[in-house]
Amino acid sequence: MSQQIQAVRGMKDILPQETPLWQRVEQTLRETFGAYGYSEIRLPLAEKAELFERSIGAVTDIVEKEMYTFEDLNHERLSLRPEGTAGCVRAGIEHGLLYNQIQRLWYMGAMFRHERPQKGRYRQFHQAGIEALGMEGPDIDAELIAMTARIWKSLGVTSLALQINSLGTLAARQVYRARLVEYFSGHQALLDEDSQRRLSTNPLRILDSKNPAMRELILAAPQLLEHLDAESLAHFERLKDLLDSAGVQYSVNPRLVRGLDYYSKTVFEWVTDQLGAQGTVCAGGRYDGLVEQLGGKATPAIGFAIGLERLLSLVETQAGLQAPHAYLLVAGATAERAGVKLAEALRDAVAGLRLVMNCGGGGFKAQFKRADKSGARVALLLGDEELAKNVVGVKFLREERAQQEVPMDTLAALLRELI
RNA sequence: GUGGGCGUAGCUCAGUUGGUUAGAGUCCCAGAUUGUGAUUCUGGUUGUCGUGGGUUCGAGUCCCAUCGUCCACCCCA
Repeated sequence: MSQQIQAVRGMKDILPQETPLWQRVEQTLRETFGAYGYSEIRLPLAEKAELFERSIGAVTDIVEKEMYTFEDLNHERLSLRPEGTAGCVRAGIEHGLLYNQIQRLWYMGAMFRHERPQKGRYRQFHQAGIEALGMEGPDIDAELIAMTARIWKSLGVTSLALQINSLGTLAARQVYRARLVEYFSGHQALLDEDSQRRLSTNPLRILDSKNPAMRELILAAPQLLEHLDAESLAHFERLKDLLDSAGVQYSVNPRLVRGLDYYSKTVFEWVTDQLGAQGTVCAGGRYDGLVEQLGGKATPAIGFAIGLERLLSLVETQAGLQAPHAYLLVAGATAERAGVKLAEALRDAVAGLRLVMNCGGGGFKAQFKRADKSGARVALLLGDEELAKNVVGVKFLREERAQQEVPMDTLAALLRELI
């Protein structure tokens, strides 16, 4: 045996046992997105690296240390997408989708970040997200959040709690950011190592620190909500009002900030305590400045992304493998020849039939074992004897009844009743 | 990137202070029984003990390195 090749670290295979659950969740997402008037957009897995540098922010961890960036044969710097929003906005601008228009878009697929793998965190992971472009009012913010709440409900997920906050406009946030840096710089001795570093990279994230030793210092820090501009404040108040009206429970978390630079005004997260350290299942917010920043006409926008692996682990596993309706057993070379023909004829005749033909040989006994293991409802027996009489033996597995010598031309009718 | 736990049959795991040809269950295969399947019984296949070094008369067991994995930090969905 030669040396075996393993999957890339942090990139998992999704095995046949797991795919039914994925399909169920994906189906629910597609249906819900559609029910709110969103259309699917499919985007490339790779983009020019510059797209992410300009949107996510060149000094963020994602861009600095986590992107799969490489040069292709034309010496272009490309990156595997670490998230979906940048590509979506790029496509919208490129195809004129955003010019004086409203767009409701959704996407679903693999994202890539070179992080150390952990529970709920992989190097190739999957997100489903939506982007609502061209709408500036808080009504769309509320609708979006109501949509996420509906998704959890449809999937029977109850352990998620909603947190909301407002980051204000870019200008207001910059003022606040300066105040925050001033405050923390004045207490530099009390800052832990991580926060010292964040002071220059992303001071807002200090508010999010998990270190208990930092708690007092953070509580006494200037509050973001007190520095909001009047417009953002009114937007936020209205959003809360609309959420109340829509019956969506939430809590305001003034320390909720985002790691990506492009967010403004509304931000929200759905979090759970059941996933260890990676508790954020869905996060999003408004990014009114991004379209212009990427070279389009100024367009208000809001979106969110759901981490599918994280969501999946909260959905009760119940979707099993789809068992075949029938399993065709053949014994003998002649019967095998007739069996192939019969199987194809049955698939033509019975729409939606899941029919497995025995392959791999063995006598009827071995074939019965396989049929039973497959979970099939009935076994169809075709041996030389049956062939001579132009009939098929039908056995209902795990049931008392059996039907001997069914004529081949009436078999389709019998199978139709099983579907 | 930092820290800790763990790598023994396809899967779940035993393996005593280092001591002969490395084990169980499950799965798979064959046979017997059974109303050709499931149940029950009998038998059988499967491992470079993650990899590479080292210590030793002798290493699954001890040491070093490396890779993988899990969890936490960090980051984020």
